[in-house]
Amino acid sequence: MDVRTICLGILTRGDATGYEIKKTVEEDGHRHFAEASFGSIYPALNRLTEEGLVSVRAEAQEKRPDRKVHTITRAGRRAFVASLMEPLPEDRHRSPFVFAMLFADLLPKDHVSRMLGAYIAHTEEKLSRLQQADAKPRREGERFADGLVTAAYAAVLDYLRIQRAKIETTAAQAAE
Amino acid sequence: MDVRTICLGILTRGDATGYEIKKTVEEDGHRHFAEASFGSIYPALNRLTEEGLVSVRAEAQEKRPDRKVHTITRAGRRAFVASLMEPLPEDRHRSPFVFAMLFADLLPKDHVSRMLGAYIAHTEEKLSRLQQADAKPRREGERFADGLVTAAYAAVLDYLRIQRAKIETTAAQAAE
DNA sequence: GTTTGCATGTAAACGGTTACATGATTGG
DNA sequence: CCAATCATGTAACCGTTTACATGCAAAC
Repeated sequence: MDVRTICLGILTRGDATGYEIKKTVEEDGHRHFAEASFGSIYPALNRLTEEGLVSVRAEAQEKRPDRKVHTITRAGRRAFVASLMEPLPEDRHRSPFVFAMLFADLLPKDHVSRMLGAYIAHTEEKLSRLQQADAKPRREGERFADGLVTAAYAAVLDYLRIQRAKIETTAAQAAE
Repeated sequence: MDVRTICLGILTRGDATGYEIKKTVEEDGHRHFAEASFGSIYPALNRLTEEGLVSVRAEAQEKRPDRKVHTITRAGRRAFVASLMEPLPEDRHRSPFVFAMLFADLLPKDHVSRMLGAYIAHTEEKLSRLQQADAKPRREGERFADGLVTAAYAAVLDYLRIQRAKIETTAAQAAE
């Protein structure tokens, strides 16, 4: 999803500054399937404002840049819903880790082992944060999304734990 | 993974033209976690050649551009292994579908239903092609990667089938 | 005392995609 | 007859990341 649409979506849930949008995208409810950096959020918000899909009010602050609080307009809401209604781009998944595992036979065994360990730990951590998030009440859409991501991660973890030994055996035994 | 590294990796399995590399990346063994287009493969291959990580021999063909068959060099192999040994970039997953589900409450119920149906069908298709691929013998790394992707898709499908009704209920009942 | 949080923005660079150009052959 | 396969390449464009600029306050 492009940053434009991400911004609009987050603003349907309430007013926000660019800074707050960034924080929201980094939360577990979003970060597993969407991304946006400052460098793309701020220009997107300005363009959206020019186009009348968003309005801004500046809140003055001392010794700090003004907070620019953005509100989605009625036109913005319409545009957002319309963009969700037209054919969605396909999912895109990139995993350097899985790609690397394709070539386990070319890598030293202990390195493969470390990669697996790190990836498993990393996935466990994501899972446990998702499960914490599951406690507090959320909109149904968020519950659904978190649940889906949780199911996927849990399945991957299961697989990794069971198959780990087998792929490690494939690795080159010694070597540089 | 950048296209450079993808090209090198595929070439460790045998000589290939840019065209063949593209085809390989599009196969089930790769496409679920790596991508590359012609516009990035051809320049990458040329740069790799300049750098001495790859060598080329042109095979003349009538009425068609020469096949430029690329072979990875010893330096190329070393560079490839080295790139897999240094800290891997994180996985990146983008799912416009899951993002859209976050806002199911803003969309007409029948549209949400269609989106779910399409996504489920799409995932089923991926799964069945992976399971077919599972029949023919492959390198252990490929078996591992396919298995992992299969496990993830299967879990997602399960979740979708069970939760579908619940998220549909969340959708706005009527109209645009 | 250093890191983190708050808060905005720009410019350059990067990596990649899309569309185009070219064109024969084979299969449906 | 049209679509797909084979085969390479370029140029324009696009969205994004990275680094920079600025700077106080609070927490550790």
